Amino acid sequence: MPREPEFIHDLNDEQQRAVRHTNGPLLIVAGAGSGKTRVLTYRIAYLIQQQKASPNEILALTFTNKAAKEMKERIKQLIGDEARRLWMGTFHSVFSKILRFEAEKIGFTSNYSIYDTDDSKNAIKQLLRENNYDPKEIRPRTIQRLISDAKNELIHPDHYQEKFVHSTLDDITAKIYGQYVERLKHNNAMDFDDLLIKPIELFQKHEEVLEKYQDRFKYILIDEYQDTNHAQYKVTNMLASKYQNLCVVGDDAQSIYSFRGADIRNILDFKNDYEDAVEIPLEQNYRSTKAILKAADSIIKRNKSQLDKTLWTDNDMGDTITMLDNYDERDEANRVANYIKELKARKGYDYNDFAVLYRTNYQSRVYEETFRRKGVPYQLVGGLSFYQRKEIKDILAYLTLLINPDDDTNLVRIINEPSRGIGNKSLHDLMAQARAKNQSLWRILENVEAIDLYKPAENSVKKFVSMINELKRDMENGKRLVDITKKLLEKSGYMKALVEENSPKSMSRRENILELENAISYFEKNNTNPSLSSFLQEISLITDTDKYDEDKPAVTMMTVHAAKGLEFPAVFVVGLEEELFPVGSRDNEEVNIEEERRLFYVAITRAEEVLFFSHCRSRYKYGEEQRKRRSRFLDEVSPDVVRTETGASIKQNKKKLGQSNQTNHNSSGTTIEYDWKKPLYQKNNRSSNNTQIHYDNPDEDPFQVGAKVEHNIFGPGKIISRSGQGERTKVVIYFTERKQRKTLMLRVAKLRVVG
DNA sequence: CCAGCCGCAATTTTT
DNA sequence: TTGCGGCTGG
Repeated sequence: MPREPEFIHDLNDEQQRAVRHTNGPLLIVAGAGSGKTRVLTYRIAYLIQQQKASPNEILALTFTNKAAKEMKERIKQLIGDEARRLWMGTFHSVFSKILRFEAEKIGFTSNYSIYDTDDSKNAIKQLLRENNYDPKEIRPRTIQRLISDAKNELIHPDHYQEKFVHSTLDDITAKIYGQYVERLKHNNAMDFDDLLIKPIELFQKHEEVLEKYQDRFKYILIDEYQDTNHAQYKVTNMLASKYQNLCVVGDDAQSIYSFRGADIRNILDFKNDYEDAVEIPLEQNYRSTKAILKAADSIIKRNKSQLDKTLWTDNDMGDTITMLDNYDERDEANRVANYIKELKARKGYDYNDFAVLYRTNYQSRVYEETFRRKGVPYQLVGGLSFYQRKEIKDILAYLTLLINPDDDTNLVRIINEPSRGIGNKSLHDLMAQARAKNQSLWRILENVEAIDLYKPAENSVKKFVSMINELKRDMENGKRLVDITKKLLEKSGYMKALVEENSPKSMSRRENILELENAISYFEKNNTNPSLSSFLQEISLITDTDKYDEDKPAVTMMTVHAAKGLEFPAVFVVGLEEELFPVGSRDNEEVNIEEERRLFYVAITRAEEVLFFSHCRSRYKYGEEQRKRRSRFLDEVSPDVVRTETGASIKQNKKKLGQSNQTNHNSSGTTIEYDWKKPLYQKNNRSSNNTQIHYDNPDEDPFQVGAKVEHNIFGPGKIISRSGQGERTKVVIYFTERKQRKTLMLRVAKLRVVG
């Protein structure tokens, strides 16, 4: 056996133990910031260096492409270029590759389509209609959720009904589930869940295939094991059952994906599932200050079921956490922006040292506006991803059609996009034919003469078919993908329609399409064998989170979910209000408060040095102002490491909370100037019919620089400066009694001129 | 067939 | 507030 590599001494004792344990199942319980990625990469490098396995005999599964890419990069640094041969990627991408090799064995072709959540929702909606259910009453999303849950639990459609108590919804789901599975097979398509459960089906039906992969993967490693669902558990369990060299890394305290079927029991029960399993805890945190860690610990210990472990750190105590008490979300965004600028100046941080973390994507909007206005560079991660945009999905649907013509869902998507005279009625007729003959829609189109169709539509269909066929020929002749795409954009009239529309929206769509073309060229340049099929499969599994660039000089804005696995010197956790973080219950479903708490724990532990909590007293929802109570989590967190902006203990604030009036709020916000926002005053304005707005002639406007004014709440003051036009006019006032500057919107502040 | 208008529901979190 | 789906008139 080769001598141990030098690099092992980079690790602490626990970490070394985890790396050296090469035989049999291993559970690494890795607390936040304890260097688990390091352990995983070193372990892989060690296995190779010790000749336990060659790179292509190691399977490492992660939850994001980015994590996989990063790990590969780091292993490369340890062992060199060989690292390329590792089987490393997300569950979905690794198994989609395996399925591409083995698809025929389970009745698909290697060119199968991958349906994202939208595609599969559309398919379900279509099926609901076919079964005479109104998608407005029976929400496709609900059915989709139930089907997805069933799939991840490995419940076959035939057994769905047995499993559940009878209710209308369950009956409908049972019916649709079966049809949905058939429809996808018919379309030669798999959804995200299928990418996990089809391999199981494959392995069960074909023992020899299972053995092949069991022998191939001598070592299996799984990152973020706490977030695996039953299907993922099962498939890796099958693969590992021969050699039992399964190493899982996870932290039950960071399990935040139960809505996706993640089962925390997978990690809690690991030692029962694998009798010889060795458990190694990693408890030293290298990331955060003591204050941050204390806050995190005070939160997580409120949860009942956790594996026993105590995080500790050698790092400094650090600053206390600051809690921002804001009026509304614009106020909040303003202050966050101001603090970012201030910290940047005072502590020498760069923009990319900051992250703004929130519970839901829609919260990003105000931040985008505010940061843009204030000139704070940012990068937004998540939300609607590039590949989910309509124009991108359309083009990809065209491309998909070239290799998987039987995919009705993608065909329907673009058959009349841009409109070419094949309207609803005609499409309906065509689909009825397809169903009657049990053929794909494409086959019907190819033989459109055979059916009785509205003539103009029939001609359009013929043109459409010949266009697709021509592109197909191009592809078979080995024409470059970019060129095929360009031709497609032209021949289909897609570009023309966008050019003619000539709106800001269509402009941005054209830009996106251009970006897609770039992505395609890039793919062609960087792959030895760039097929359309592999391109489509690869990109359908790319997420926006993967695009996060830590070196971009910009503040990162993302959901807490997306931030998992990342770290930042300074973090703002915003929107800490009841019904937001923790989220509000939806319909009849109960909120899993322990999971919300773990989510908050994840948020806190992203921070290295500086941490802010922030909540608003009111917030806009659906264009309406809502009063908000601050999050219970703020009352759970250890009070001795959190301070308000003025340095007061946050417990004091709790008393004030009940009074919910403006004055208290203002008195706490002394250090930072910010735009005072309208909502509360707007109401007053309306009712009191205040006339201080709209002065067309500046001479009539008494609120000029230098004027002495009085404010209902802040008392007497003097206007120092003035900015903005008309309704948006703002004034900076120095309030003499309070010795404080404020920026106010003239339109909404109730000001009187004095003297 | 299709563009344009109106009314109403929607916001968890992601591969 | 936005965005989708349904209805209507050309």
